Amino acid sequence: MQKSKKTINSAPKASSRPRGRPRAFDRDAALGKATRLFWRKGYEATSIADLTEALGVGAPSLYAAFGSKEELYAEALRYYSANYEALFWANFQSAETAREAVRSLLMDSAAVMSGCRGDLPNGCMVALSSVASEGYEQLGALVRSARALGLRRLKARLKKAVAEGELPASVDSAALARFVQTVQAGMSILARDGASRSELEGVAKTAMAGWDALTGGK
Amino acid sequence: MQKSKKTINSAPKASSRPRGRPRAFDRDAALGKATRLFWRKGYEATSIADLTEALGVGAPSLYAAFGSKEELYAEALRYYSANYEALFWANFQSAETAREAVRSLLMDSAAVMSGCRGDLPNGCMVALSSVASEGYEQLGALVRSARALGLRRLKARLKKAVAEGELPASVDSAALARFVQTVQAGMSILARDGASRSELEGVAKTAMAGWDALTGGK
DNA sequence: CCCTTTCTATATCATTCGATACAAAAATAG
DNA sequence: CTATTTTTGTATCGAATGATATAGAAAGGG
Repeated sequence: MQKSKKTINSAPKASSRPRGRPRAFDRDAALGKATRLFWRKGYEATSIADLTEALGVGAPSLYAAFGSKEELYAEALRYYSANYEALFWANFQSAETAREAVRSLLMDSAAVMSGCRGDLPNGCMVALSSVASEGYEQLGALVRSARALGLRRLKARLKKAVAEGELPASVDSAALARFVQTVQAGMSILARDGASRSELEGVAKTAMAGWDALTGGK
Repeated sequence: MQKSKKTINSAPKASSRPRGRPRAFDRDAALGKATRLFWRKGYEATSIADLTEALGVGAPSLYAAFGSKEELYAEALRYYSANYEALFWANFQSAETAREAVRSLLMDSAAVMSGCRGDLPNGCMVALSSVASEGYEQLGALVRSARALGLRRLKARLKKAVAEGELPASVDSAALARFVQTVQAGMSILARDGASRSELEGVAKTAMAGWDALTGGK
């Protein structure tokens, strides 16, 4: 019984072109470029002029598409999580043991952070973001919650390992998770200073030695 | 018998007051305030207006005393090294064994970074500084060299321990030093997110477990 | 065809940025 | 005292910042 404007069988084509002049740029590609620029330079140091130049998009188009610089950064954080975080976490998620999961996380982090997976900026965008210290409260909360998510992932995996008997019940999974988070965060800083993949992998291996000592494993 | 304003034998006091109008503020105290402000907010996010307000000094006086914002930041880094780095490294330097030195460094770092030593900003100013990523090449080089100094200290101490037989010759002192540096750097990021002293100390203890595993110590 | 809608390009806007010009103020030198 | 030197406070400067007003261009609807 539907009627009116939206016709009965009007193709519910989800992507039927909207009314006005079509956008002249690929929004998602532009968001990707903005993400990598923020990732490399940080929030404050990246100006709208930097963005319009790198994205090849005029300022009014950028504002029409993304709202404001803060909103764009927030969306860039989401883009980062959706498109790049798997580089760090994919093998963590699929690993059979907690030990292998953590080892994969740190070794993959070493590879990605040192720029061995394409031409991505060094380090982790979330770990290196310092908006929290710069008076952008909303963005700061966003970044902190992204960091907290990583910690939760680690904690959950360790607790599961304890429950399954892989790790002894004496293991403080929260403390161990914080340790792994600390090593991964620190690797971002070393990566920014130009640490090589093998140097970062050395850090990862040393950390795993600590893991073994604390968990009685290996 | 002395008389008159400036007598014949007027002490050649090294710090005899210079000619013109005396400065109305304590330069060193102002530098300290500037250091803690940069420490807390970072270079870009700290504006000249922020500085003049926090220091209680007019902009012309600030420029007359420190030259420029970049020069002030460079001097703040030196002030930080001279006045605060000992909080992290004092017990490292005086420790009798390399193990105790590293343990002290990480435990003291946990205490200082979490704000348990006065009202200092959380984390390490050098580790958190991101001027290197923000297009200030000279400041970036300065910060990188400050980080490299910490790594050199660690490496030197470990090599000495190997030479003295405290650590087996099989220990890769460079890799172990980078691991410790990574943990300390990562603790700065956790401290910025509000990690407590005991949480950071837990990280330090876990790291020391790794140390023991790698060096056959304990 | 014209109308509506949406986006693009130019040309800014007001504010903040780092940094100074200027004259009055405060000290010493003679 | 006057002359000199240096700092201080006010009042900016030019440039860069984040963000828009406006007019025209490019599409679909009827």
